[in-house]
Amino acid sequence: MANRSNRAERVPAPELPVARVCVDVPLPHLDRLFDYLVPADLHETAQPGTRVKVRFAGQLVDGWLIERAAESAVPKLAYLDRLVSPERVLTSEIAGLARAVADRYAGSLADVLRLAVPPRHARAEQSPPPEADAPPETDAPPETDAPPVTGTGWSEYQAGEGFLRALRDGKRPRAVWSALPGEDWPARIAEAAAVTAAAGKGVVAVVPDARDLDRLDAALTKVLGKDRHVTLAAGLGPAKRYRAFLSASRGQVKVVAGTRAATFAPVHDVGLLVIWDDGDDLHAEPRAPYPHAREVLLTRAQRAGAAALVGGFSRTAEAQLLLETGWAREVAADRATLRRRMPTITPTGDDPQLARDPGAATARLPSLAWEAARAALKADAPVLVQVPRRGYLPSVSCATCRAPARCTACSGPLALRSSHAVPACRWCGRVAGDHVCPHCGGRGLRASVTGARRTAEELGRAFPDIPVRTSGRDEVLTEVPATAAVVVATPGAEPVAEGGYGAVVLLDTWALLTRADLRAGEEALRRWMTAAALAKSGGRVVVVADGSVPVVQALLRWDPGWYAERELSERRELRFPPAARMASLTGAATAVADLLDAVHLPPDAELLGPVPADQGQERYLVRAPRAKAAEVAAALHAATGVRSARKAPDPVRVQVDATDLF
DNA sequence: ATAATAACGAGA
DNA sequence: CTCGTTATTATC
Repeated sequence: MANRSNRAERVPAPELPVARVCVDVPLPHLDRLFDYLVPADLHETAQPGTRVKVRFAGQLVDGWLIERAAESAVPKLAYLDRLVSPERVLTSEIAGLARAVADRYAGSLADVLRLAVPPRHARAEQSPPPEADAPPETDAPPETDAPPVTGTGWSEYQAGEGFLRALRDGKRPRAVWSALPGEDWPARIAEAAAVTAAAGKGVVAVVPDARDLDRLDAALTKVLGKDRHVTLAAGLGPAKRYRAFLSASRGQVKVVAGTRAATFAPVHDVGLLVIWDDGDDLHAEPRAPYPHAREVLLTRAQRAGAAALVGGFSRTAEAQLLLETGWAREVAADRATLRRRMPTITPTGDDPQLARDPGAATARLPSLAWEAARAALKADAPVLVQVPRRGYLPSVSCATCRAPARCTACSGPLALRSSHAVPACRWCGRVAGDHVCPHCGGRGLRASVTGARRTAEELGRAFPDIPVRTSGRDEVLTEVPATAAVVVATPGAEPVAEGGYGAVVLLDTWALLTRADLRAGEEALRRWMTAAALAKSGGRVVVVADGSVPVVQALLRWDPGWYAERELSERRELRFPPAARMASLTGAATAVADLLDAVHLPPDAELLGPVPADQGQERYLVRAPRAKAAEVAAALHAATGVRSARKAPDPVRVQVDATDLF
């Protein structure tokens, strides 16, 4: 009752009585701010960045108070129902970033905010973490020795020290970093973070998974001590995660390391944004609107005027584009340094007969690989064997030169839907009757077959006294000791070996190379380099593949830049991402047709499709030049809004930069 | 979900 | 032409 009478007596706040609120509803046509009155008793606490509850269309919904305003164009405003908490979880920087990310991905602000801010945990808000007693950020930074800018691991790289110097001087260098084989990359990131923090600026560093995060956390602890950074990942659990988030939003720590969602960490006065291994598909958010951590990070760096570091052993076409447009500079070692640090990498000719015939029970390991493994084990060093996971789509390549077969109409990849079907384009659906290879003129096609992992077991049997350990989907090893052992791992699950592996063997390479995926080559190289980088200096790497294939060449020469350059120029020619922007529209055939009916695409946007998708659905692709990317995203978002306002029953999934395009 | 509003149709 | 009822649509 008291509550109710209070309500009747509510008066607007004396200043800036209007709260502009993002309501947490998923409908795209409601993706704008709504005005509410701030009652006088919430004047002090209902600040921008807080969570609120508002009555919206008759029901109570959560919302984000984005800004306070003096007046509103709407004549009759409702009051905020209540303030969930005075905690300001959104900084204005992150609110703006979230809006920009939503726009880029044809999504809604509310969807992005749900990704950017972890769920509230009231206990975590009330019981401040121990470091809450630490001096507020207005105080001078603690008296520590300035972190070194010269004589670090960065000295091995051309422009490496320059990068650190620029960070120290509070500038905003932007770099694409090609890490040397064997590089202790967490240490390098920690050094860059320390220099930035010493200059009084914030740092956010994102890595693909929890294992990498543990390594980075350890490196940061070594350089910064225990209390000057936090880790932020969904795997921490709700309380710890929210607590870590709060210590960033409250300005208690300036350095945050985390997995993809940490890209949005509300670190104050951010000066450096780092992403490690941006080609790893874990950086792609699986929830709408499916933003990629690298794109979020680059957007943030651009908007906040922060430095950016995009690092990895290998290099994505997207990173190459940053270099070629002049947005970022290359940080890489010269050839002499590289030669000194590289393991010996040798190809063995691939024997397709071996992989193709499942009846070949005695799959022999190529003798080179066998010898390299034996030598390493004899020296009591572990051996890493990388085998790809099964289950890739059967794609089609030229029987003669093995170049991926492409559609003559739209350059999309050809693939088989069932084993005896005629190959068809995965983009436009056109059936490829008589294919002629543009590279060698060959007319034959072959379906690639995923190789058996039996080879790895064979390897184990070949060394009966040596323990064989596996690391993969079910059980992932983090580290193995520096003793003789055969470690069989799938890509991404390779444990680090203390002191490095004596030998690394890369098996069944064709399974990776002939995947029905735009990024097959780039991804294969990334996985090989990531594994090969774990070899000890002077160690051996054997890749079971034909050394004349460009991707294999890039590995042998350890030249990710050369391959990325090639890859990007090819994608330019074929108008593939990132040279062009692509969006996929997936849903029931009638729903997709309905959306296409409502959308106003710019004239130079192309529509490809339809092709059948999972569960009887249909898919179109929209392709547009990069200059028109924003326009296309806006048009798609508007069209989904028209549909949701009409209460159209079947949803259409709109995915800008879908990673599984093909 | 629900409240305001437009649209509609029957009876005066 | 008005009143009461039902679709429509916007949602502060």
